[in-house]
Amino acid sequence: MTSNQNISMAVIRRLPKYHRYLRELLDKDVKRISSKELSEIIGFTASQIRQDLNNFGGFGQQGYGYNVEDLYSEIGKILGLTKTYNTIIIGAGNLGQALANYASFARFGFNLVGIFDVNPKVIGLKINDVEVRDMDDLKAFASETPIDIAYICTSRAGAQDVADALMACKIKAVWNFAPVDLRVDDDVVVENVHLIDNLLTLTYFVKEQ
Amino acid sequence: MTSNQNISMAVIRRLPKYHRYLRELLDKDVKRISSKELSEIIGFTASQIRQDLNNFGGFGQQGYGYNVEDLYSEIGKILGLTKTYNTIIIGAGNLGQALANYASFARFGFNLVGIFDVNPKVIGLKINDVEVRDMDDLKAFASETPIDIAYICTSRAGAQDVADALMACKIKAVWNFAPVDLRVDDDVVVENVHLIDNLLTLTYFVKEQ
DNA sequence: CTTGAATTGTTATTAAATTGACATAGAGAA
DNA sequence: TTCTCTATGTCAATTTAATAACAATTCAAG
Repeated sequence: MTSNQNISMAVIRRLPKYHRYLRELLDKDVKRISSKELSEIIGFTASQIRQDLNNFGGFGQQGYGYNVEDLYSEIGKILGLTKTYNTIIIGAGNLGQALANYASFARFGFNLVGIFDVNPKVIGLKINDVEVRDMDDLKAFASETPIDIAYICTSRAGAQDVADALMACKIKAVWNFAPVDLRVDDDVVVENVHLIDNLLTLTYFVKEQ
Repeated sequence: MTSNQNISMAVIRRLPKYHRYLRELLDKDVKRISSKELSEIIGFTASQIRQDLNNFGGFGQQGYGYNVEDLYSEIGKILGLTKTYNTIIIGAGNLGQALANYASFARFGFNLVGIFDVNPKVIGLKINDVEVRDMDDLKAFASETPIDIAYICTSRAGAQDVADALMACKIKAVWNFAPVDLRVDDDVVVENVHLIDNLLTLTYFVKEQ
């Protein structure tokens, strides 16, 4: 039940994994689970699981364990999954189009409300029922439609300008796929998916073997 | 120059970022850089930079700093970028196709040699000059063509079966985009890109604001 | 050639994260 | 109801990671 502050990043990044595994347990109709059992399937120590969860309040019951449904729901709340999010995609290239078509996001409450690009060749196209608009129209669009999260799917070169444009529209959350670290205001949250960085981590280990 | 073992994951995950920033410096024709200067642009402390680099040997020179070109090259070696990699994509859906078309990988030496799927509708298609083959043909294909890395771009449901098939083909490195933690042999390296997990981390912070 | 400033490599210190330990609440059986 | 056993919540210990400190080395100026 604790509100927020000073939860470590390490803990936060484990939450979606808890959420995912609890979802699987729910699907299998598992009603209760102990930290020890969860430990065995998720791969964290039982101690870590209990400590992680206790950052947010006592969700378990001594002598019993955790109620799967309740815990799933609580972690969902912590992750902000009790509301839906309006999202837009900037950059209708391969990746932007793939994300636009990716159905899983909708299941979690992410509604794609707009796609923007600067390339006249793609402006006007419909992708997953959403029309690709001119990047110049973003400001007007944003003034009419609340936007919670923007996915940046442009090249490295264009990404910072896009970030600046998003800030001008008061968009406070960015999911960045461009291989660059964006400079943003303090009140803007950025989550990076640096694919190349990730791939190079893989080759590091390939080389080691 | 040290060979390998017990470098911490935290250090390894920073290496691609060093590589990326050094590349930018190279492009700007910067010849030398001190840990302090690098610290200012990359956002790690100078102390951390020096300690990170020293895990792999002394690349700098006291009183001078680091030679950008040399350091870039050394980190490239550490990351295994001195060779090229044959890659395949499993799953020619939106994401698989986007990755197939993504040019940046080629620049780093990743050569796409095959795409596989089980869906007859996509088998036979050509994506970025590579034909989509039947998943059943993987074994035969792998016996003819050495494959270094496989990108799993299937649904969650299919991913583990794919991983098993890859292991049967002696493929030792997997870049997994399916939202599941794969069970693999000890000699197989897996790097996950769990997009949903990443997105939920973002909503956590959106909620906090 | 000498000196002073700069900057590394490396050790020491501090901070953070993980793991372990255990008292205690509650479940479940008799 | 009472007793036993389980499993949490939490504090302590340990391990790991990050930062700071500094001696040693090199550059570059005079």
